[in-house]
Amino acid sequence: MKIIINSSSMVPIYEQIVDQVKAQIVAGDLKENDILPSVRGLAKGLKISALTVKKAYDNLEQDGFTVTVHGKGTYVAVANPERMKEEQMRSVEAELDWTVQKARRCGLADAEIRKIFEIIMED
Amino acid sequence: MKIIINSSSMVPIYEQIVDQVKAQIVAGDLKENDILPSVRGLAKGLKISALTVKKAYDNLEQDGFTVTVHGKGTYVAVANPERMKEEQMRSVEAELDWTVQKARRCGLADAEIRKIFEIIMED
Amino acid sequence: MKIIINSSSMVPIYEQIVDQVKAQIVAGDLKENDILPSVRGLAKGLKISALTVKKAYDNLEQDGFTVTVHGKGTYVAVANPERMKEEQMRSVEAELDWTVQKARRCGLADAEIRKIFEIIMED
Amino acid sequence: MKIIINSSSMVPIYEQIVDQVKAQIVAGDLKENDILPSVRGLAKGLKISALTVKKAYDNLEQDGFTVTVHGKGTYVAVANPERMKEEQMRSVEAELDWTVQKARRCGLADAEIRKIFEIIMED
DNA sequence: GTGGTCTAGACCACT
DNA sequence: GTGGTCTAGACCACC
Repeated sequence: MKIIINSSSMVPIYEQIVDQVKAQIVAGDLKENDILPSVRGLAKGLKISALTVKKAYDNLEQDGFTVTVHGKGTYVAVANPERMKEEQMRSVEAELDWTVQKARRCGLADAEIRKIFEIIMED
Repeated sequence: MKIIINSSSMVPIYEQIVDQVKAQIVAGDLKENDILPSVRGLAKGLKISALTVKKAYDNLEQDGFTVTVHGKGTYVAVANPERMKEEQMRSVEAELDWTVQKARRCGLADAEIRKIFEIIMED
Repeated sequence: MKIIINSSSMVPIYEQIVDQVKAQIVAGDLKENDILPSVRGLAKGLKISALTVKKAYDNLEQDGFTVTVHGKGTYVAVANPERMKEEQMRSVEAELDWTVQKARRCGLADAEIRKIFEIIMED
Repeated sequence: MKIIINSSSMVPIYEQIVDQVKAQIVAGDLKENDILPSVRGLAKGLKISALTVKKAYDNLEQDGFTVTVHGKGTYVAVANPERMKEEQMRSVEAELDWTVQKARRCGLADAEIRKIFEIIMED
């Protein structure tokens, strides 16, 4: 499993981990019953506190993406993939909506917003 | 000047003020040399601490959007409107880019992202 | 009498007036018994509050540079010019001292400070 | 790290802290990645409000002298020392220039100014 | 433990 | 009345 941490980002580290694990599950890179790295192992690998990884894993379990078996490890949950995808889409939608509204408040015309969007999509 | 505070938002109040004032300046609702509400006046109006408003105004001045004259008040700066619009566009662009990349990491196809975007634009 | 106000400076306006009037007296541009502009007149000319000019004139009188005659106006005091010059020199000395100490705290070598000083003197 | 506060000075406490920390960084007393005292720790040590220290640290970060990591602390930035030294020199230069011009306005001859300067340098 | 934000109220300097 | 600074203490998020 590949996680990239940006410690100078405004996004908390544990959330960066949650996001990336969710993304890999939804994308199919991590499949049902795959085992995640141990809390201490991942912490060591990323050179961050084990508490931070623990918080990320707690979050994933709470959202139903993983199941933790005491004394064994954390596994990708057997879950409805559609439900997950929907959750992700709702999240993306909310963020997009926020950004578009902000752009409009700034006086950007819809045409200008569309132009920026297209430039980004084609990168 | 109209400011709306969402105190249950994760975004700090002072930043909400900064954002909205910038937006109004860029959109032309606030023009050069217009005077902003007094620190204490706005604080009272929004029922928040004067220090919070002060922090927002400090931020605006630091970014060159306003000029404050001791003992007189805070005024909209006589500044290059294009430079400001550019700053806003860069900000919108960065947020959009971040969201699109996140969507892709989640396995959303470009077509799906475009669809979500169009739905939002037509709201 | 010529006064130049820099309203964006950190130095209070009344102090700028005090400084410049003192300088003109010491330099001999304003002589004993010369009359200063009226408070209201100068305020109008500089487009500032009469209270600000009043504060400056109060300061000058307190320092012995001027004498105010009720109902007539403010005059340059008949004063010991040496005492004035000494006061100015002490003031200049104090500021120079402060700056030099700051420069040293920043790790600038004496040679570097001397170099900067010479460049300024030759402007 | 050693900070000396003069609470009866006209210079705001937070600015005194900023100045002294900058000076120590430029002088090399504080090196890259050195950690600064915690906001609350320094506040306690200097017997001032934590907010005042916070404001100083915010200023330092804004000027690129430090980097602060949420939940960890404030560190001396890995930055171009030449750029910093230049900034300090510009600041010293501006202050010197101001003082010299003031001295000249007071009618002091260049020779007299040089004399005062030399006396100070040899303290 | 760390920094990030906010409060409510005080005092001072400038206009 | 305006902004500028400071206090003492609170709550939250992050590591």
